[in-house]
Amino acid sequence: MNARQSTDMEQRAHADHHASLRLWLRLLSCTTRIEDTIRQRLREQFGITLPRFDLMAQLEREPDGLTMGEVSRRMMVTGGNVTTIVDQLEREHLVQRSAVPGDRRAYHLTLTEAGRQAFATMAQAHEAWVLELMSPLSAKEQTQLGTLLGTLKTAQAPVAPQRPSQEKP
Amino acid sequence: MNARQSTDMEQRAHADHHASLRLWLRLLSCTTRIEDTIRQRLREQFGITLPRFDLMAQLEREPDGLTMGEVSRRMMVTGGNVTTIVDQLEREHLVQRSAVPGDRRAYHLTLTEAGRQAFATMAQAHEAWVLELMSPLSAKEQTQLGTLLGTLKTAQAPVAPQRPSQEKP
DNA sequence: TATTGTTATACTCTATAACTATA
DNA sequence: TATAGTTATAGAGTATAACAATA
Repeated sequence: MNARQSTDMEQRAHADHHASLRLWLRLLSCTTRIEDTIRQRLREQFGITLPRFDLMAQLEREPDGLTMGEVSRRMMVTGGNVTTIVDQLEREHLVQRSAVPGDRRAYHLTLTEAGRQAFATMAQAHEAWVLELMSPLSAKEQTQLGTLLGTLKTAQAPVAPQRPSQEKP
Repeated sequence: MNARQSTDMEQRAHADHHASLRLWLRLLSCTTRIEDTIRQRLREQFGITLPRFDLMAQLEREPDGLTMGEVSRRMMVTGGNVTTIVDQLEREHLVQRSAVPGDRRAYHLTLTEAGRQAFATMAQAHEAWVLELMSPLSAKEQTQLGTLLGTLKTAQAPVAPQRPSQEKP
């Protein structure tokens, strides 16, 4: 767990460093702390990892199913990794592969009934954790933060990242 | 989470619920995108990973050196992992272990001269990247963001990984 | 030939636990 | 006994590349 250790990455900022650098370290620190908490709780309480949870979240949004390639693109993970994750989830009967009528190379991935139920439970807990972890900010402050992040995001150069992330407005 | 007021409040809490979740996903998305960019550039341009860069940053702040245990605590990573990372960095002559006068069990870790130079170069590039990636926000907006993140951070319960060793401020 | 997905391999980071050598 | 650090092992996630089946 603890993918990117935040510790206090803010400590990395010396007095002589630029304000933007300090801001970035604070942004990273805050985010990592929340993410690690969620990751830890998902594992302790549900025995699931964040990528698996994310994959299930993708499927939950698309009741008709997604192909492996679609999942791969959405999660920004290479195909081989999707295979691995799906293999695990299928072994636990949370996800299933089913044939695609027009294309015998492809599969439709869907949540099983057990998967839907399990995800519903986890998603509920997940949202409660997020609410808890964001609660130091008032509703107004959260709106402000959202606006600032929107600016930061939309203006950002189109990089070629390699990590999952599921923004869905 | 004190949503036990009335129906009105509950509905509002429910709405905030999803707003907080969306906000969190946006926060995660923004941060991950920037981090991935930095990670990718560090690897492509300097052949170094983020944890190794972070470890060097820790040492750069402490010219007198740090013990393995100190680094472990600061980076919130278990001792065995620090050994692995330091082994790699030492193999590349960027970091060195030296004896601690009073305790023959411990080492002082310091940057080598080559390590200092390499880190200076990398840190400069790193900071430029951060400036670039944060630049969609004006100085004023960056200040606002810093304030909001400060509120978010200070009010948060510290995540306790595996080594609850207390750190020094 | 191109695409979909799998398999094989390797690397990094992580944790746990057993181990050594000091203290 | 306790502490500092190492070693050994395992697991997750990731990438790359070769491959099979199908288009």
